[in-house]
Amino acid sequence: MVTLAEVARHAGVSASTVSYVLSGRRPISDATRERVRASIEQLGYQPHAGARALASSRSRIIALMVPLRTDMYVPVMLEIAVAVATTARAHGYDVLLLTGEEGPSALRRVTGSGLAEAVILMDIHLDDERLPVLRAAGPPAVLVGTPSDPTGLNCVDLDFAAAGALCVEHLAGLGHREIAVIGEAPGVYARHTGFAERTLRGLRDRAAELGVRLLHRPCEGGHDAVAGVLARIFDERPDVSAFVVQNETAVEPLLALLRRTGRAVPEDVSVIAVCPDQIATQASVAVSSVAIPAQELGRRAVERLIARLARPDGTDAVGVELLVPELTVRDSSGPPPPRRGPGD
Amino acid sequence: MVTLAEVARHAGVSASTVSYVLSGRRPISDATRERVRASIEQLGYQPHAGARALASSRSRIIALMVPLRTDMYVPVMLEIAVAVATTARAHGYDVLLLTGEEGPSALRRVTGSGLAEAVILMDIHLDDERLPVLRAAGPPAVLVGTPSDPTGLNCVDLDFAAAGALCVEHLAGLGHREIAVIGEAPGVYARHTGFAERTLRGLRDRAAELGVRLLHRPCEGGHDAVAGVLARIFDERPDVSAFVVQNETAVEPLLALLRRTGRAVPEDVSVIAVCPDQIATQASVAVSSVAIPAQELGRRAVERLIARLARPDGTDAVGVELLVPELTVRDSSGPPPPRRGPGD
DNA sequence: TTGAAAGCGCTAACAT
DNA sequence: ATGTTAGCGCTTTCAA
Repeated sequence: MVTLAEVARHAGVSASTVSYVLSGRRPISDATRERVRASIEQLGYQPHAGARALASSRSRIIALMVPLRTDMYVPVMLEIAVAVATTARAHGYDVLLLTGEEGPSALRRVTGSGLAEAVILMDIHLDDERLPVLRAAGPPAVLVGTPSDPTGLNCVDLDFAAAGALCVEHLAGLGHREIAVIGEAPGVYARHTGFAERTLRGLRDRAAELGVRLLHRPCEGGHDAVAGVLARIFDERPDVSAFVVQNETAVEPLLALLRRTGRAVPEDVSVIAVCPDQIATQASVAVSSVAIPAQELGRRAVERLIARLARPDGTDAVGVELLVPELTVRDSSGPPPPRRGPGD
Repeated sequence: MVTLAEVARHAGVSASTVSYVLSGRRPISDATRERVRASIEQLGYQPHAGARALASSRSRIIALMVPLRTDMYVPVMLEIAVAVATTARAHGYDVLLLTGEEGPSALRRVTGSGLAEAVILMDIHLDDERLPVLRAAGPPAVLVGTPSDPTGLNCVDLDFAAAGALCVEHLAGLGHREIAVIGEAPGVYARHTGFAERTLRGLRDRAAELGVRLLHRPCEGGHDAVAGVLARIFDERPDVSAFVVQNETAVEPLLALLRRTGRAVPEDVSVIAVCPDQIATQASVAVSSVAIPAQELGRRAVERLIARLARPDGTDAVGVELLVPELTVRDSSGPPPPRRGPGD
């Protein structure tokens, strides 16, 4: 292995000079810098990560904790992870992959050992068990998601409440008065996953404001589960004329089932989803949807962390950064059919 | 930060004793061990990762390179990544997440700097540009996938050729004589992605052996793309009575389109897929399929790497480990309808 | 603009 | 069974 000392000898300078050429933390004459650069190149020198971390107490590693479960928003999770890795690299950081399995202790381990300088958490629950570790003089952290009490924490999230409101507004504006929500799997709500509950609140609040009736049903993924939920919904509320779907594995099954039961989209029933664009555009009917800005979430999370790490005093500019949701109208939403009156 | 030296002082022993208690590399009396353990506990000591890596030249980190693109087998990729992380932790290793973006140079960087001891690569192309780095006295590595020339490399993969053969056998056994294959996006073949090409070869070889006609069409994901491909297939081969699908985003659209064009599954047309079980079971018709053992692939990859790292002489027990594919028959495959004869 | 040297916290010979 | 000590390769004061 080539060491900094060997480079120094080869270039005829001292070790510290090589180090400063690398870090740029003090002025070096052009001649020296070039000589050092050439030696580094020739010898194929690579600084030893462990030695750096030890001497500088900065590992240049960010830990990313992804959910162990892969039962929801899977493409979104991967896309966020990739965006995090890419953005981190652009800032000279590497990313350590943690799964939810180890829970809070994994956070202690990787930051307490100096392995990671900071952490990014995904799949945030309203009362997330990892938060106490972070508040207790924990490491710099950014949550992708929002717990119920984000005080003192750094969060980046889509404004899911606004997303829910947007959906209701769109449908109410078209004239719908009875809306059904097909949600994530029951387990997602049981865990009080932040985004799911916030979306629901946004939906309900705006529905109440606008005098729209709303029915929410959690739903496991897949065709059969959706069939069951759909039957129950029409049973309880025959006048439902629009669906809001927050469950990527329910979108296409819903469309297929509506078709099969003789309901045209959007003439008879409207459908709108909160899901990745890919799902919305690849469905059998292009679905009006609120997109999940996965890349942007990952990117912003890293950028906030980098900014925080750059602050030498360690002050934390905490706060929740909510991305504004956007609704794209496609082919699945339109005015409701004429109301069945009592005299029909 | 609590250091090993402080623990030693607190326990009234030398630094090396603490180190040996931690590593278990030499016998320690029960009394001493307990005293040291207590001090570690009380002081909340955590060994510094960088210092360890420097002193021992072992970082206890495995790098995992995932594809940057997220255009195929996305759930599988995440599942493999999670399995890798989980298995690695069970062996005391952490996982560094690399994206394909940086390419071969990322491998040099993380291993050359001692950041990672070994690497796991996903999304292997037949003539993968990262392979030269590995062969040139590279770091211990395992590929999840198989290049065209795996000489001197360590690979773990599903036997996709056998998977293809299995599909044809099943359909031929049922009596089908004209089969169409709906494949991955054209870009996947253009990049010569190993699994896609091998599946195709398995399909073709066995089809030739069994006297079955085979038509292969790459296909972008989504409803509209499948519709186009399907129309062309029936146009070119009206007698096609079975489909093999290797594209998770094409499964449900295919089923929907067959239904809409009045073809019952499996009475009129059989469908069989190479895809994750979740996709197969959640479809509108439970699809007969060859599963992708994502967890198993991730787990095996790590275990081979750990075994390799444990070999002190650095010998590499290279070779390709192919997992045997299994076909699960569900509701989408059956005998073909009676042949339309010339006299009908 | 450059050099010398003192650590950073740990591991692993070498002693006893 | 335990202690002593010499590094591991780098960063960063302190000096010039």
